[in-house]
Amino acid sequence: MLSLKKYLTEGLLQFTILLSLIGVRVDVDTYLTSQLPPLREIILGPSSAYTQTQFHNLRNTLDGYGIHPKSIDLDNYFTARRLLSQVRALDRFQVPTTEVNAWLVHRDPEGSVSGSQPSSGLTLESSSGLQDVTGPDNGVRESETEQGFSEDLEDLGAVAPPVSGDLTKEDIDLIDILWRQDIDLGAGREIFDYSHRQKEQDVDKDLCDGAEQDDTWSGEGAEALARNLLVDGETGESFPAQVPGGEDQTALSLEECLRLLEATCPFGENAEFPADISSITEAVPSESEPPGLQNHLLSPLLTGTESPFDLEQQWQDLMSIMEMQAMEVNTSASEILYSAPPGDPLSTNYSLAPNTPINQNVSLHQASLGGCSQDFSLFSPEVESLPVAGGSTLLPLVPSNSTSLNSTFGSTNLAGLFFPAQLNGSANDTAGPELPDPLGGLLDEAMLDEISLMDLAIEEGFNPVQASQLEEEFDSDSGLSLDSSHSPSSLSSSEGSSSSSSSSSSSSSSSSSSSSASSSASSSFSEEGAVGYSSDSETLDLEEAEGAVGYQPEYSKFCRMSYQDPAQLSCLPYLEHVGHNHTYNMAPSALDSAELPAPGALKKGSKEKQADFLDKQMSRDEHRARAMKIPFTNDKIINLPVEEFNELLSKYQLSEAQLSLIRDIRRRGKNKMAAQNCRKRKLDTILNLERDVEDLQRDKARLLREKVEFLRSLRQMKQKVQSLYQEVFGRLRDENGRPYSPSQYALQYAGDGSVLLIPRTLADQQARRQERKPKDRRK
DNA sequence: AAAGACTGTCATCGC
DNA sequence: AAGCGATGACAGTCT
Repeated sequence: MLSLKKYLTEGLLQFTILLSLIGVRVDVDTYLTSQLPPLREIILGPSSAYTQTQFHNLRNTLDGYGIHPKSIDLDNYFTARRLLSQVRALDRFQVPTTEVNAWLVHRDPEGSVSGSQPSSGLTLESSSGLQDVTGPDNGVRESETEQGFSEDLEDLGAVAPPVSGDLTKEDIDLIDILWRQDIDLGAGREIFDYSHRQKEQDVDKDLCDGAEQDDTWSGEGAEALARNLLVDGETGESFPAQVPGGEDQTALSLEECLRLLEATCPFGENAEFPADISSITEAVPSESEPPGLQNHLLSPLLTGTESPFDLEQQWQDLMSIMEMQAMEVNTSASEILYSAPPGDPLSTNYSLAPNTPINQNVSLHQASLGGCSQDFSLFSPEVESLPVAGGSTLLPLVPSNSTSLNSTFGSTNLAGLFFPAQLNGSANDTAGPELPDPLGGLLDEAMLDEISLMDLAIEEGFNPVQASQLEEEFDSDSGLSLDSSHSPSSLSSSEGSSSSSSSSSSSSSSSSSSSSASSSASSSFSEEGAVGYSSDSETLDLEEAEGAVGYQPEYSKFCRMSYQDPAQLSCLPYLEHVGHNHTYNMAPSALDSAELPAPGALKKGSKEKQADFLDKQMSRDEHRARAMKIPFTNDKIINLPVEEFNELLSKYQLSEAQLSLIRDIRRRGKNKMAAQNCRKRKLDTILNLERDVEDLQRDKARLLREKVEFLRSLRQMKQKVQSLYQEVFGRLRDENGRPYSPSQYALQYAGDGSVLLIPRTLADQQARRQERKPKDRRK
């Protein structure tokens, strides 16, 4: 790969340089972009890495500042202007040509092809180099360019390492990441093309002399510009990989992202728009570090991979957040669309980027918007009129920083662009009022929605948010189902279905199913009870000593809670059988572990205390059973099937009193479970009824809201019809050219859509007939 | 100490 | 008819 890359780049570059120097435009990018994507990556990636700054300078073309602050060469500016016209003639996609030329120029020193550039070589100053080559005037100002360039290099203290040709894999990966970031955000690499920046810079050219521009681009002016660029980045740009400063830049980009999020700006691309790396590198050292340290700042670009990855990660997170907010953001997006300057190169470039995947999640609107606005973005004088220093085209995208938010947005394309957004967005209500006239229809609907919600809020005490939430619930038609799904009845029904098979009682299912309105609940409860108290296998072992099923008080508490909130019970199905039976004793083993004091404390008379405790824990029936010396446990008495129970009784010779007690115990035990189930069922029924009431109330609210909406729309339609009627009627003239009297004539709408002018009397008669017809039908 | 919740029990009904 | 579940009512217990 590297060898191929080197071969291609060097050969193509040299060839292109030659061609460009003789004025032949070589659009290498077309080959790179469309035909040979891998090739393009091979070349573009490394080439970008070659000139790290250049890559960002290309990005700078986006933000409207055009030339790198360090680019003192004003001739480049003029050249750029010529190039701009050339580019315009060749359509926007010619931009990449400029880009290619740029690094060609920079390669010159190394390749010793042109020698126009200082030996500093590959440089960060792609922009200047670019201009050098592209314009026929290059030679005229070449000296200036060289000076400026050298100065820049000196200021920077170092410059991109000459070894840029031998990029490491990390470098390539880094560039690739950056590239992919741009792509993900819908911005093509063309976005960063230098020529775009130059377009905006042409404005300066028009306004300023070369000397002024010298000042502008060098010294404090350059720094100021660099700072502006930095700020520009804040408006919506993150330059993750470019960040020479590492954490500083990271923080900065994050801050930008946060601002974006706060502004609920869906334009993720904004944040992605590249800050001028050179500007960054310049601005940072200018403020905090001596020029000599710049090299350190730049080096990370070539070698550092962590921060870019981190930033990418952060960006992905942010973008995911923004995706989540996309719906809500649509509104603000539309606002931004309108506020954005027509010539925004950003949007233009988005659409321009060929084969550039659009990040649909972030905003399709943006991409489409860009496509629409691109037309003027390139040619609109507004773009060029933007001040270079303060009027970054990037800024307008961010409401907070925008200095040209009020720029007129006269694109009719926008309507078409905006429509989809309007239609697709579900939360566009607030965007409606912003719509221009062509969107009046939708606007009306949006306004109606909003108004209706407001009305609902007023009429029914709902706030719009609640109303919208309700609406969502209704729209999903999931209100009831959700309730049912969450309701304990449904949950218990599933339990019941599973447990019903294990039920020993064949009659229970039939009786329970018909017992109450919530059959599922009833069946479930009965089954739960059966399950809970029929766990013979579990409890028999424990019963051997004392008999009855043990229930821990703690569990009893749980179960009490379960009554109050069956959902909790469902969370603890294994506790289900541990009912709130404080009358039943715990099994001895359970007592030892759970309830009894520490073993050491039991040494003194522990047996007595334990016995007392067990006695207290025993139920009355257990006490009776113990008193009557019943030879088996109460649990068996209660839960054994009749046949087994009788078989058990037959095994022992029991007195009549004992048999009676055993039967009472069994009856009471079963009744207890039945009572528990009954109460559960009752509670579920109440809860279901409560939910049903809530659902009905929501339905009522929704219907009322819809009614309001319908009435409102009906009223508007009537008004429209009335106005049309008056307009049509007012234009009618009789043979003499006189208008018809409204008192004598009227317009009648025929069934076939035609409109007839008939005498008022006839119209009244027909109206009466139509009124009677419905009455007759009713009869 | 009182009120309410929880639970067990009884009586009754229906299957 | 016996057994069983469901349920209202009551009372005891707990919080």
